[in-house]
Amino acid sequence: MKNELPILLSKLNIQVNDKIYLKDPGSSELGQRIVSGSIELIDDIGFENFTFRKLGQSIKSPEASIYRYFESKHKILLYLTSWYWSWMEYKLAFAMANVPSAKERLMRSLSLLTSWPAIDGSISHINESKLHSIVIKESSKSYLTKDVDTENKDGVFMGYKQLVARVAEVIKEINPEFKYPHMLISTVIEGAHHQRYFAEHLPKLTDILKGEDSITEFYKDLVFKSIAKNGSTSTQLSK
Amino acid sequence: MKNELPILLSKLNIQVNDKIYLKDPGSSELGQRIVSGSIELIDDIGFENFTFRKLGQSIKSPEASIYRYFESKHKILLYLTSWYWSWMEYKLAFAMANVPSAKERLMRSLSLLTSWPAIDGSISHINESKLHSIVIKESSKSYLTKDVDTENKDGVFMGYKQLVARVAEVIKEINPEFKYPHMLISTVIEGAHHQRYFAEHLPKLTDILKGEDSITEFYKDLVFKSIAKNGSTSTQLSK
DNA sequence: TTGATAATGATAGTTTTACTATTACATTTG
DNA sequence: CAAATGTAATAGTAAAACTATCATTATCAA
Repeated sequence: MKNELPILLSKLNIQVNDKIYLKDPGSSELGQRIVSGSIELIDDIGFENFTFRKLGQSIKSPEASIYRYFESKHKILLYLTSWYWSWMEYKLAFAMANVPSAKERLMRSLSLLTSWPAIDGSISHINESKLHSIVIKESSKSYLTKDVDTENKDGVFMGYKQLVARVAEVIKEINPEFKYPHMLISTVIEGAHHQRYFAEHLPKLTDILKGEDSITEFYKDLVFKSIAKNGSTSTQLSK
Repeated sequence: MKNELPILLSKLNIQVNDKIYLKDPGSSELGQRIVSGSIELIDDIGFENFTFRKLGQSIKSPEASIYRYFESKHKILLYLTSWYWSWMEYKLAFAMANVPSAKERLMRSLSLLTSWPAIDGSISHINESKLHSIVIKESSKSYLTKDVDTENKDGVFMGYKQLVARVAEVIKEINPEFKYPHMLISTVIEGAHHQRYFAEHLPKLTDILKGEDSITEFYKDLVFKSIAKNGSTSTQLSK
């Protein structure tokens, strides 16, 4: 059955690094309203315009209560993206399970990482589709800050790194000599998000063809061509 | 001679869309101090911590005077990135001039787009190296906002789009059948910036090899392999 | 050289956001 | 039932993001 995965997964709850929150938002009803409310609100008005005051109004709880869960709006963004990466890791594990061919596992990984998420029965209090939009538009703001290094030491970006590592391993399995598996995968993940954004807002920066998922096709082709074992193309042309 | 380019170019001044500023900062001494001062300050403390008050203090002019040139700090970021793209377009034009081979022109373009900028005699009041750092860390924040569409209509992102278009043309020249030249080039530009950031702050997301510019090498290889005319690798494996 | 015009400086004020503190009330749980 | 814990309500501060006003200085044409 097609929706066996979400049913299974709805039982387990995604873990997020506890340095991100003051109090686990998964542990109370208010916490969950804060999370689902911020997904709605950020998706609606954008992260720069998102404030705790507005969130409080939209979930009908005082601003101060939100501060008991999250220290700042930046931490909420971290929480959401971190949750997203962990969730992707679960989906990836399922997509790759029992698939013997490494190429096929890579193919499935790339579908997962570059396509718009299939609307499955929706997990817990999180609107997956809106969360995906948020990740596309706002996730880079979670690490393009002055505090990256400290936050990175706290393990806040573990989920993302693990996801990249997992796919990089598959690449290494296909071609052990390939030198840049992590670079390739992070390029694909970030790239796919950017291209989706460009398609909507800055179409001159991309190429959208009707009737197909150009983005997924493009990145699949890109990955398989660049990890192929045949001799390099023409890199020796210029110094 | 190696530094003929900057000498020539120091005579001409880069044009930036006039919707970005209230008063052309290139037209006065204060304007130039605002621009060079913001490059220093943003590079130093990051865009989120950058304020007009701090800028005023650092250039020793009142906050209110800065508002006569730029409506908001976001507009300053737009100005800086826009200036950067125009400047890249000039450099690109020179790098490609009189080079008959399209492959060689592409190779040179990729060097320019993915490498750290060579320290040339420095143009006018702008610290090119610091500007490049800013573009890496902050440029995506210039378009990942709620106002993209309006600003895009005002032509604020023309420079970036033109740059992408110019390189895309070279790709079309090499392989007219290639379907995604813009997607490929914007992936490379954004990707190279991200990878440089990752190398410094989130090394697990990339692969850095000592003694070589892995990033440039990686993207050159990626581009040439993916535009190569040979049959597609294994895209037909899965739906 | 003068006198009008525009650019800048100095100062001050408003609104909004980000965040903190305090107290009271409600709910769970042992 | 009491203690602990969670939530609401209210009030406040500090800084940021602007706006306004007027004095001063430089610019330049008559």
